[in-house]
Amino acid sequence: MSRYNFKIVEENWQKFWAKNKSYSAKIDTKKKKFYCLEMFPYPSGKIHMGHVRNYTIGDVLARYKSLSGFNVLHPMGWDSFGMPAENAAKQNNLDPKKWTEENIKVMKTQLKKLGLSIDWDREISTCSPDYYKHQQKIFLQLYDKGLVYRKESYVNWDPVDKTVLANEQVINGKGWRSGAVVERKKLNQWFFNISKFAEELGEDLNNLDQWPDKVKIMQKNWIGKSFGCEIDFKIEGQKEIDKIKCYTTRPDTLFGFSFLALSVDHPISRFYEKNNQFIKFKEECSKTGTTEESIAQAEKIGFKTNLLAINPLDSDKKVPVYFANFVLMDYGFGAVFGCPAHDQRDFDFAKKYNLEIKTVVRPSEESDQFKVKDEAYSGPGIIINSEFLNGISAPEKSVLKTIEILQEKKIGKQKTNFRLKDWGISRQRYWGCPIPIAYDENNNIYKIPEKNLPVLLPENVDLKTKGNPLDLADKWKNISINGKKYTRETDTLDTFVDSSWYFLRFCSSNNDLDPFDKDEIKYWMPVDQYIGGVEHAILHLLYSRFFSRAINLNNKEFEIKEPFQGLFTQGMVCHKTFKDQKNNWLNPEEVSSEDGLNFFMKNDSSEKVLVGPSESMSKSKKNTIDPEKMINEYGADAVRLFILSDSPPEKDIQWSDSGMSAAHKFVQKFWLMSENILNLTKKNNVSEKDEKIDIFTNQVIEKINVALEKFRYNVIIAVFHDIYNFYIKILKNKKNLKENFEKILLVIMPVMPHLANECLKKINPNAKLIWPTVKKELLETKEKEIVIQVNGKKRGTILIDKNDEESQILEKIKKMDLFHKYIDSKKINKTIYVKERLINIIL
RNA sequence: GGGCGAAUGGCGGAACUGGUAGACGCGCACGACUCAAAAUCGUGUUUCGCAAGAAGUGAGAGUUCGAUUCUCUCUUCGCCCA
Repeated sequence: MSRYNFKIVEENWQKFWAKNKSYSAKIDTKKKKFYCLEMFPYPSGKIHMGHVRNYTIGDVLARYKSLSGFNVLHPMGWDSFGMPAENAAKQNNLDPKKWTEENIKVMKTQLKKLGLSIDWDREISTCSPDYYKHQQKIFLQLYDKGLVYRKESYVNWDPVDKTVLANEQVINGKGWRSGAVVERKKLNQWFFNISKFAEELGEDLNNLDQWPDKVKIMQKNWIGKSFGCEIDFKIEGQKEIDKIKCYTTRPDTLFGFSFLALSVDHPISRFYEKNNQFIKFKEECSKTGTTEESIAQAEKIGFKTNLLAINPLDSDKKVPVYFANFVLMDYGFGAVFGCPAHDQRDFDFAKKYNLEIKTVVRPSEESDQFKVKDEAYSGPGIIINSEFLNGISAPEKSVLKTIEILQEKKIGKQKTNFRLKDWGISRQRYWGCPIPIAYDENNNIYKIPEKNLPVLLPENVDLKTKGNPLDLADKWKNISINGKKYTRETDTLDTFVDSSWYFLRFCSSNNDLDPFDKDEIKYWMPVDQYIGGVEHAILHLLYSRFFSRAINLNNKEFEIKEPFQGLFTQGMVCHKTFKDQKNNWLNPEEVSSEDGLNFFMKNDSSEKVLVGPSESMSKSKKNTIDPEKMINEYGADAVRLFILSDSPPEKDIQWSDSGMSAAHKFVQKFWLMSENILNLTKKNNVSEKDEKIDIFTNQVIEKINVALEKFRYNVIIAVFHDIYNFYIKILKNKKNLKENFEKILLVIMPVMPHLANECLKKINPNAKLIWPTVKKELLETKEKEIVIQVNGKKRGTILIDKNDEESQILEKIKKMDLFHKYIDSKKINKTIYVKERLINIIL
């Protein structure tokens, strides 16, 4: 008997699957389909453990569904446009295309080594013209539907690198690469009108019953639907301005109104353009940055105008108007009314500028004399100090009542507002999908005609120059169509656009004419199970949901609104972090330990290593483990087994060397046991059955079924160990041994496909790959052990017949030793019998 | 500041819908094999206690015959948003 050679076995099966196209998916209307999709990877170089976890989870499901008789679509592709390629190309003087294609090649080989059941014929890469030409078509279709538009908008501008920075590239107000102070700059940019669907995107979350609540809540908050009203405030002090419109969710606190705050970009600011102090103030504000977070963290500052705003409910009350750094032009109307007593931000502002703080809501347990002191009160309560609003409960009733009054007086209007802003899709970068638009001499928008698509990215551009390379590619930029001269749009599309429809493309990846084939879409969509990291819970998923709706709009042939029926978000793969005495990060390979507590440098065992907390594996912290190395050392099945075994898939998992090697040992042990059983079954001279094998096998399959449906994959691995511990003890052949063990091999197949297939081939070359059915009658035995409790405390167990009545059980117990010990002559008040579980005797 | 979630042995974790807490694995200890080691196999392993037994699922209360599970208060940690 030889040791299991996973290298040969795994390679053989991978070749076999490739040669036979075992995982190629074709429409078969007689079979139920199952579309299993994991978030596609960015080709950054090599696969990491996060990929291994993600794709193993998906593969287990895909293989399970396939064995269960579903027609499974399980594709893979590459999210291959984006900044890392451009940055890497800049640094190493490479072509982003070449760099990306090399990475894809490497990563594809690595993924194949994991033994994934993927239909590689459907592979796509978003940076390929075969993909993005269709995206350009979709862009133009959406343009025709009025879902794409161009407007001026602010960006983070790096004046040294002459480039636009993403929010995460701005660190403390400075460019991440140049270190220059980032400016706010207005640029013409393209937008998708996602806010058109805000209501629907929020509402339809309620139907996604196979999504985690966590993700739905996050999306709901992001969409941020709020109920309130717009109010016109009359203004005194300047003839040209007679009123300012505000949006508020708390009109009921109007009697606490003590200032009006405007965004520095508010239209009214034009009257202050020449005011030096205002210019200075505006500059000060621009340092705050454009993210909501930075604005919230910055100190609240204001610029007092000569204007006064009149309280619409009490015209005697006139309050100052400020420009303030915490008001955004994008939300509401760029103007908010300040009620310091009941909003902490307004409270801070009022304290700073010594403005009135008038309490108009009291907590219900306080008296009408209640006064806000050190902080704003924003909880529920009763309205006070507000004339005709007094006594109404806040906020629900009081808000409605106030809106009613304002509407009657025609100074306000009920309005639903959304936090969700339109999706800016312009990126001033080279490595992205070109926007199929050009401009004529008068800067009018001109759609590139379909026959001229795709707009290909120019090759051999100089990435080293500052600014957008496409802007400098004159030959590419200046074109002539039908004798007329145009200038191309030089922005490229946000890579989130690429990933907003790739799951549709997978349904017919090789269709050259159209982005997707309607029959294929009809059969395969929606994605039955989507699996990926929770970090995409908001943007990617929301954009994809928007895209389906956008394509669906006025399109009878496309019926999909929700692209992902089921969603599963897996946790991260973590590892301890190490640093040397000089505070440099160390790779686990540079470190060794004998006791698991104290770590030393491998090349210098006298130098102690600083051990940090376990964190998500990342290149920057060097706490990564190379999956390919692990596969080479332990085999793909062992890696798959380990990555599932130690934690529930939705939680973070700690990488552990001992866990990894234990998984490998298990694969080896299982192989040896399978060889043993094979030898046993070759002995034909048996006639008797062992019912225990039937019962056990059925029980574990049932356990695995239940766990599979709930993604409790770590429990499945525990059951695998139970299986081993049971079958290893079988020393004699029985009539029913072979059939049962074949079933076992089928249920371990989704997790360890190479091992299971190899063992099955040996034990029964003609075995059909069909998920075993559970014989329910074997799950339950006639006799059952139940617990005996006295006053709720466990005192023993008893074997009963399932049909025994409560009184019969009690009679049996009365004959037992424990009865004399704990009960004896004491009076039994009552007994509680939970069928087939326990009996509780109350004294 | 807001929202969501989590807390179970030395460690990762299990426990269906309120019904035997600690499955399974790691680690550790002891033993077998070995000249020895590795590997492998066997036994044990929540805590206290010689034992009988008692305590025990972050802390405190509550509901219940019975709570890891439900309710309330608090602590700590994580994630997301601000």
